[in-house]
Amino acid sequence: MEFSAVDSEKFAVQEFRERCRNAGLALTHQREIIFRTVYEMRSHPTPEAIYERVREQLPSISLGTVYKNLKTFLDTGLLREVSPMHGSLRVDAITEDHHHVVCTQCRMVVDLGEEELEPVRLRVQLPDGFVLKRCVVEFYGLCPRCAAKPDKPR
Amino acid sequence: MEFSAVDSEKFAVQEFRERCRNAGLALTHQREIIFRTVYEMRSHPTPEAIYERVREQLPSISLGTVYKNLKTFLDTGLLREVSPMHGSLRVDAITEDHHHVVCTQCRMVVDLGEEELEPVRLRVQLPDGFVLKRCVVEFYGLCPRCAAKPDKPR
DNA sequence: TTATTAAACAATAAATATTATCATTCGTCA
DNA sequence: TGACGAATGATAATATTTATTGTTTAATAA
Repeated sequence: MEFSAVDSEKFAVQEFRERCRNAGLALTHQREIIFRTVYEMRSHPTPEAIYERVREQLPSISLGTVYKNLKTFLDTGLLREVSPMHGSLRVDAITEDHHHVVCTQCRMVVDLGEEELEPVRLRVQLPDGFVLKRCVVEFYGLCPRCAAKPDKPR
Repeated sequence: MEFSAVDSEKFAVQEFRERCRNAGLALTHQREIIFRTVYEMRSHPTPEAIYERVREQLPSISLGTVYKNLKTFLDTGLLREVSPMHGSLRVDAITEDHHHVVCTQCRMVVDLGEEELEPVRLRVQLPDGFVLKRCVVEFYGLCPRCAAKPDKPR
């Protein structure tokens, strides 16, 4: 059996309400619209793109509110960051393929050589016409230092 | 046989000069210092951090120059981006583990379910005390659309 | 309900990150 | 060496994100 898009959305919104309650978050109209918008977009939108869409339904909403709520949703696990590494450009002088161990708290990155991992194997084809350049495995978590102090975990 | 750090650096700088020539880039003092600095830092520094370090040797250098050269180095493959996804926050309503196919040109992201990949297997231990939260595989390349038009490839 | 209180809101300013502009200087190559 | 295009430094402009503040709203309990 399959859920239709509508069912799945209803489920997600239900889930959303419950999770807000569990996290002690007030259930505001804005929050619900923001969450539903992201959920419906299905792409991996930026705050700006979300803001544009949400504004169609809530013309008076502020960009700051979108940012603050996205952050709240990330903190409570209602949403995820596509790339916990964003923030600022980071460059790498090692141009050989390798992987990363990333602390999501302090953003420290440790390298992992290509040979320290079993080769990544796909069970399916990549999208037709996609030209693959490289493949990177990122291990996200907390480094020893950040794991120790109970700051604000993400 | 092993290369010492000094040998390896000399090699890298030699390589750097040659690659500049091949790419038609003028070999300036600033470029050499910037590259060597990144190479020596070994971490995965931000432009700001690189700027601070470079300034110790070239007090008059401008932050813009650092940015522009980093970009040039990335374009010519002398350096790599740690996370080609940076730029702006991107959120994801799918909170189940999954992977990404990313176009480095237009930054489009396609999801790849956890089950569409053989499980990732480490051959070594993660750094002692590291608390792993999740593991994401990113396939970087060009989407069909971007592969077609010979814009500016990265 | 309705009053109370803490949280969330909109507006705005500030901070951070990045790119663009332009006059001057510097490498490159004849 | 000298001409020319490219690179630099200074600075302005833009983009992204966070902080601040006064006002409004949701949650809780009487």
